[in-house]
Amino acid sequence: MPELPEVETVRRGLERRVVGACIDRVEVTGERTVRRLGREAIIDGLTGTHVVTARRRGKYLLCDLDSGGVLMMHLRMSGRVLVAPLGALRPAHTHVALTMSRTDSSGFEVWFVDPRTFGEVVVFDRDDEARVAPELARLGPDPIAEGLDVATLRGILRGRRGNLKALLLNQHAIAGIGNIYADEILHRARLRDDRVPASLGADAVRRLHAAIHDVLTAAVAAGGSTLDDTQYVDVDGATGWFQTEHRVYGRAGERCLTCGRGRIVRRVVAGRTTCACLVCQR
DNA sequence: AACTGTCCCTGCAAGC
DNA sequence: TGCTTGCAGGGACAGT
Repeated sequence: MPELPEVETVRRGLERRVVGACIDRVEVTGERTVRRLGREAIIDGLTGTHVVTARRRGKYLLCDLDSGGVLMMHLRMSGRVLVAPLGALRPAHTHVALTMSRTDSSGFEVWFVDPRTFGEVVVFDRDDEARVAPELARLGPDPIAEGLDVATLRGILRGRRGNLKALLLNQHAIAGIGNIYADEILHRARLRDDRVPASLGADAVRRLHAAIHDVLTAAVAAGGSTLDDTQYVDVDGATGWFQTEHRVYGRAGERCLTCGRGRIVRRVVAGRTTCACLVCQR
């Protein structure tokens, strides 16, 4: 599932392939993907504009346009952004297709493909962000795009009485972590998912801080995780390989790779499938 | 304010 | 073999 590392990999692909190009034509075939504003707003907001930047906030992709507009995309569970040659056969569930061009080369297409249709494509004027996309202002700090220091993390943990995993998944607390990386981070930090955040001591906070940074950085370097049941690929269709580095996610029943003693247990925490080694993680 | 449970949706795998 | 069922999960929202 696209989390921070996967979305960052897509962002880098957009930066490489799409920034500087002009959107000549916009086709919207999936109404649900544009449910927030409707088809006309997407077509009107994008057609004839140049893409100036490719940014990311948590799991949100944001492209500034030379019109003063912003293209916002969220992949949610099954969304993909693909760059393809002009006229290439579009995959099933291609809901938005952009025909783009550069002055110095031939055109190409950008597709938003999303079988489960949880994903979204939104376009708004920069001045309208608070009205059209209020969720952006509610996001917590992004550990990679903005950095997250130990003091800030300590502040986020302070007074929190739920469980630690739910806090890591809470985009209002920290932006970008999803189910896979939450489990990997907690394992690296040697902390149980059901710890009460406010109860973590100084050493545990430092371990958690390092684990957030280390896991996300390594996953970004690996181009994200492509799972058996996911279709996550970057804009060029390449898979990630961080799944080969997973130490707990998807390893239920296996012996722990870290301590060699425990077995990875699988249970539901914060309403999500959770994998952990209860020998390493305390 | 903080936290939990529900819902949206499709593809795939397991079970009968 | 072919059906049904369950599961996967991000985030908004409603309900505590």
